[in-house]
Amino acid sequence: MNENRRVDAEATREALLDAAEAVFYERGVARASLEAIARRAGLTRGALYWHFDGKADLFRQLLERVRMPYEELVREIPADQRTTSRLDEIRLACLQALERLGQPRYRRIHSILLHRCEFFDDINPTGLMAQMSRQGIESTKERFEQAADNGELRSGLDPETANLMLHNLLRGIFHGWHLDPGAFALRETGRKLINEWFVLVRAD
Amino acid sequence: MNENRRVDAEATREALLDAAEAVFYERGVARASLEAIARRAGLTRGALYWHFDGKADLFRQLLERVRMPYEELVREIPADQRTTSRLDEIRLACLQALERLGQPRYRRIHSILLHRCEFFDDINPTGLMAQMSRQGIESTKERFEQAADNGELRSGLDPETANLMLHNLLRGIFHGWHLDPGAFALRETGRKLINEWFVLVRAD
DNA sequence: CACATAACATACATACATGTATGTATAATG
DNA sequence: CATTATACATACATGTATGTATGTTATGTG
Repeated sequence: MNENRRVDAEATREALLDAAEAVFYERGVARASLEAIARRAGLTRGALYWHFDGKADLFRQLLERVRMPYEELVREIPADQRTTSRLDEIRLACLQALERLGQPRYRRIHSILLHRCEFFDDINPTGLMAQMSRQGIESTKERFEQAADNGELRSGLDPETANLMLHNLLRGIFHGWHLDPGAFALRETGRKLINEWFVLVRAD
Repeated sequence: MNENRRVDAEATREALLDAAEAVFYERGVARASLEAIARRAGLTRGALYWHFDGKADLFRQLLERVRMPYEELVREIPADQRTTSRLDEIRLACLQALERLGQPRYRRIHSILLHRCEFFDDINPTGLMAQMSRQGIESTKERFEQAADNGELRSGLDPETANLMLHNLLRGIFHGWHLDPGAFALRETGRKLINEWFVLVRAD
């Protein structure tokens, strides 16, 4: 059967991606040599060049592992926390995002994106993050408008501003945590800040 | 006079720092060669190695150019905006910080710190930023406590949480702007978000 | 005026990382 | 059973950055 060889090859491909994640994280993308990555996976650069076109391609494929569209976050909200409030839906989705970002894989790859890579070749991490950011802001925009229509938002606060403020607060929390993961408890402090913010913007 | 030679040497040192700032910004720290930096300054690597110990030393000395302690920000608040409100002092200091961060030199160097360098040798940009962040949070902590004592803070919101939320919001705004400077007007959008946040936390 | 030193430029030796070319074993195929 | 393609390993050729060693020049000094 040809299938056996295919799954073996796929396994080494995954091993190379795991190794790249580890080495990128430890030494930074620029100082990470393909030799070190291959050896970490118990292979040689020959295997790496067989599966990938080079460091840029490897990096690109690594990022495929961390995507999280808003709808997915909403779907993952625990069933016992279902709500009809738009504002609460957004809030719970944010908490869900924090939950995800705390997981090792998300944490490592985002840490690489934030602090362990510069742009190189045709790869522009900043551009990628900007795109992800815009996408996130866009996906909650109409929810905030609905919340405003429902009268859930504090009077005088327009939904556009609220949406922007939330995303920038989230971004700040996320970056702050990555800056000093030891001193900053993402789950607890993050939850608290998010919840308190929603208290502030919710109409009495 | 020996003085002439000293100021000449100091001028080339500055030129090398300017060149480093430009090349780091354009190509990223890792891909920036000392050769390119020296030539950008109209010199050779010989001059660079005369004034600096290498890339790490060069980078370190570049960062000396951007420091902004809280007291300095308060001192720079326009005289016509003097206030006795603690909360307003913090707010105006934040706006002042935004003003500074928008200036080319601050912008370029922070952009290098955020998106154009990985750690290398004994340099740890993340650690440096974490330190600056902690320092900033610490410097406004007691001001928020004073504001709370004055009854300026919305009831139910403790000063510690407010302080953390503000710094994370600021961080998010700052990062968001650096992520996409074109789509995000630091001065206007930043001012607006900060001002709106202070409206939210201020007691009625 | 000899000369010593500051402030550079030039030259060289070394070290890697990359990309590619070539070798090889194993499994599928006809 | 011969063959062929897959999935790697090995070997090599090249480019490039770095650190240092060695010139070179002008300026100040005794």
